Amino acid sequence: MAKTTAQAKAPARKRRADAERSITAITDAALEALASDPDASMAAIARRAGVVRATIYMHFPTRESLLDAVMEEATGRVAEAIRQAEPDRGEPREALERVILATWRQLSEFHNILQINMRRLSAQELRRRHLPMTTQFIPLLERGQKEGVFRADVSATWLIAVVRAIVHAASTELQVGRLSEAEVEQTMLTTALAAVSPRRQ
Amino acid sequence: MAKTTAQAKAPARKRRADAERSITAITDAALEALASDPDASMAAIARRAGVVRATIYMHFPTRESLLDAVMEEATGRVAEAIRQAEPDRGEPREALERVILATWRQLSEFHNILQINMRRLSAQELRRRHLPMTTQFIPLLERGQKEGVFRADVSATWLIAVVRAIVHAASTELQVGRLSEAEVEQTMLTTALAAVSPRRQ
DNA sequence: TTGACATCGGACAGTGATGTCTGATTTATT
DNA sequence: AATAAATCAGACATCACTGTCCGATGTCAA
Repeated sequence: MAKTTAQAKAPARKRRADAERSITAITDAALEALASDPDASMAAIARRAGVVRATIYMHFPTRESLLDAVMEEATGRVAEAIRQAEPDRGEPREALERVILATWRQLSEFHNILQINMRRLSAQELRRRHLPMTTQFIPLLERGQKEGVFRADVSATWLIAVVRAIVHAASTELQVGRLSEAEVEQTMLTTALAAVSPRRQ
Repeated sequence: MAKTTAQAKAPARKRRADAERSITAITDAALEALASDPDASMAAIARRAGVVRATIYMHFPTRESLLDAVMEEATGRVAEAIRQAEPDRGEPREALERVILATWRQLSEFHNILQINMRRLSAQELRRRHLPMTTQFIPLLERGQKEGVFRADVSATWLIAVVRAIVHAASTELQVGRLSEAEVEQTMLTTALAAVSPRRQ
C-alpha cells in the first residue's frame, strides 16, 4: 500500500509490452536463481533473465523490492496449486493427501525462498504474507478436527507446520538419496497422516 | 585427516596457554554469532570473542576452516547431550522422549548452523559429519521397531528425519509466536511420538 | 512515421568483506 | 631474565556486490 513497486496491480500508466515481458522474465529468473542459491546476485538474475542488470533497476528500485515480488509470486503459485487440489472437497484425510501431493514439489522447490524471507522479514510480517497459503489449509484441518479424523488436542496451525516440515524432510531425504523416487510420496503421505491423526486413547 | 587446522586433536607442537584460550573464545563466539546470523562476518566474530580479526587467522587460515571447527563443536555438543540422555536405556518411547527433550533446545539453537552447512557442504559430506548424532538414534529407533512400538513399514533413518523435522518445526513455531513456551515441549513430543507410532491396522 | 518508452553496454562510486602483512607490544614458558 | 610465542593495531590489496548514470540503439503504440 505504501510503496509503488513494479508489481503493483494498478500501474500509474500502462506499461509497454516489452516492459511487461521483461518484468515477468526477471521475476521468473529471480525465482529460479534464488531457489537454487539464496544469495544469487542481481547480476546472476539478470543473466538468467537474458537482460542487462540495469534493466532490473528499471522495474525494481532495489534488491529488497525484487525479493518482495519474488515472494508474492511464490506464495501465489503455491496458493493456486492448493486451490486446484480442492481442499474443501470430500473426506478430510483424502483431501489432505490430495493437497499435499499437489503442492509438495513446489513447497520443496521454494524451500530456499522461505529461508530468505525468514531472515529478512519479521515473524509477523512473514506470517502475514503466508496467509494466502495457510488460510486454505486451516478450514481443511479444522474440518478434520471436528469430524474426529485429525487430532484436536493441538492447534490447526501446528498441524500445518508439521505437515510442511514432513514434506520438507521428504524433499531433503530424496535429495540426499536416503529415499527413492518410488517410495518418497507414499512414505511422506503415510507419515503426515499419522502425525495428524488422533491419539489412541 | 588431510588438513592440519587448529582444532586438530594432536597439534604439531604444544600451543601456549593464551593461544588455547583464544581458540576456544573464537570458537564459542563464532558458534553464538553464526547461530543468530548465518552470515556473521569475521570482524563480528572477532569483536564478540574480544580479539582482533587477525588473531582468528592465526588459528584458522580461512573462513571455511572456522566454519568446519564450529560445525564439529556443534555436532559434538549435541552428540554429548544425546549420550547423556541414555538412548539405549528403558522403554523405547520413553527413551525417545528423553532424547528429544534433552537435545531439542540445542538442536533449535543450532538451526542456523545446520542451514549454513546445508549450503556449503554436499549432501554426502553433511551426512558424514552428522554421523556422531545420527548413529546414536538408529539403535533406539530400530529397537523400538523390533518391539513393535515404532512403525516398521518405513526406515529408521526416515523416522530420524521426521523427528528432527518436527523438532525444528517446533523451534520455528516458537520463534514466530504460534506456540508458547508452555505448550511447545508437550506438543512437540506428542506429535513426534504419533509420527513414529505403528499404523492402526 | 514519429515520438515516447525501454533496453543495451559500459562506466562509476561506494560499501563491506576476506585474507595478508608489518612492526610494536604483551604474555607464557623455561 | 631471556627467549619464543602470541596478540595488537592498523594498513593494504583484492574482490564482489549494489545502485546510479550515461549516450546510443532498438522497439512499441498511436
